[in-house]
Amino acid sequence: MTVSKDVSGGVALWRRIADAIRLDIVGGKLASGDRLPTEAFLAERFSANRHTVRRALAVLAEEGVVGAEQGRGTFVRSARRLSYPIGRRTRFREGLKGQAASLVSQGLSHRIENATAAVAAALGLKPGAKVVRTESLSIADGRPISRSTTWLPYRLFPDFAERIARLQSTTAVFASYGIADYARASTRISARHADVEETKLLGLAPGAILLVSEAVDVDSEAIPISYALSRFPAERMELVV
Amino acid sequence: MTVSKDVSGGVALWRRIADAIRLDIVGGKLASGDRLPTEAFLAERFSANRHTVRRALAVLAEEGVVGAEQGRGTFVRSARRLSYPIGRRTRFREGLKGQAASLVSQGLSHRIENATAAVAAALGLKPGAKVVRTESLSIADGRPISRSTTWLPYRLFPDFAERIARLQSTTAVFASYGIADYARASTRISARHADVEETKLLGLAPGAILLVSEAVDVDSEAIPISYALSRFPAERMELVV
DNA sequence: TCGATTTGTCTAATACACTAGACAACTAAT
DNA sequence: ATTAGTTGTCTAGTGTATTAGACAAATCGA
Repeated sequence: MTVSKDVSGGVALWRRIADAIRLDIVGGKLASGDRLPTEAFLAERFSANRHTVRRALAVLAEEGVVGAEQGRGTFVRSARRLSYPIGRRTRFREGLKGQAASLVSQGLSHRIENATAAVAAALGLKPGAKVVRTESLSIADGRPISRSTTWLPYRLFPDFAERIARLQSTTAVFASYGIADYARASTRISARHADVEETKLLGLAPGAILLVSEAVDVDSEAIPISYALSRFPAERMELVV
Repeated sequence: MTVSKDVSGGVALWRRIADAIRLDIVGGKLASGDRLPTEAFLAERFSANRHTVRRALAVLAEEGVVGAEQGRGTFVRSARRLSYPIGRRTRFREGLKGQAASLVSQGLSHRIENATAAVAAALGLKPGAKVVRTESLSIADGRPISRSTTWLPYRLFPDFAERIARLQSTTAVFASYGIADYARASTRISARHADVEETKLLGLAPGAILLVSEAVDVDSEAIPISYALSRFPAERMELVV
């Protein structure tokens, strides 16, 4: 049973159009305040019906990316992507400094569990070793920009949960444990669609694309101290190496 | 059953299911030869009808990722993602060595054009300066893994097109110009859906996700020598920093 | 061989995606 | 005030996505 000549690939046309227009905006081809081409023109450009284009624009309007004004046109309202610099010395809050007025990190949950094979391998522990797992959400200027799961060796950071709640910054918590400096050992980057939970927490349209980074940080003696699995909405963030 | 809000986000359920299963496979949760859960189980897990799950599996079968066998089950056929290491010294062919038996680069087209603002900025040229632009496709073990557009200063590499056709490797061409070493100055990583042309060239299901990297390489004196815009199918490649 | 399990095929009903055309409401320039 | 151009709304028809149920065909172990 072949999947005949399905040109849509399971992604609705209105969504592909919305993605394409959003890409022009967050990628900088269209600046804030610019007028978009008319609905008729866009319909032509995407070989679609005007109604289909209108649906795409309605989605973008809901996101706050564009706004339509009857009789005048549709205009770009916001907003470029944030750039998160990744290197040997990667610091989340520091890296985004200056790009957003406010940056809030929310702890969602903390618990102690036994390391799975993957987590153990990343942290250089034996499978089953006790680890602290924290789930968190970061919000820049009111827009969620990352959803992270972090694992740390329980032996080194038994009360990580309490400290991160108090200090907010991971760097500050490490410092409170006497780790003055730490470095990024490896970052693995992939991309996929958001699942239902991520969609809700990050305030995305279902089916949005996430950049996924798996990062291992090590202390000054190259001992792994954290393994983080972070998901960034591709429409709001880009990673710069 | 009234559908209160659009929960699909314009991405069909069968596609989201296919993406989720593929993710388990290319991400390593399911190894080659493993049996997948039964269709009935997957239908339960994704809160979908068995027919919908079957459509997802049909797509994956067409991609060669799984194969169904009547009466027995559905089995994983291939293959983990390739990892492309990115760092100060980034070499495409070298980075993938050992991960694929064959790695072929196809030149699609070459031409000389005037630099756009973005290209000029990346290469440190004046807008409108002459640049060589090459379009290429890389194929590992018969599967396309990247679609790249590269711009180089015409002044430095007037006959880049001929040399890359002969030497295949970018590193080798640079060497032929007397550039013994070069380094990665910056890499910008984002993600988006593939467009129609990319879908065809890369042999993807329409609506597939691409990892997009914008990279600038510089010579030993920090002079930009190339600006490359590469698109990698997220289901076949991951980037490791 | 039998029975349980699993994939393959068929029919049918409902909701959504997309197209098509027409006209209203609003804006800006002439 | 008129007109051309733009977004907003309405009706309607066709194809796809998804659900539902039933049964056939193949596999495997008891």
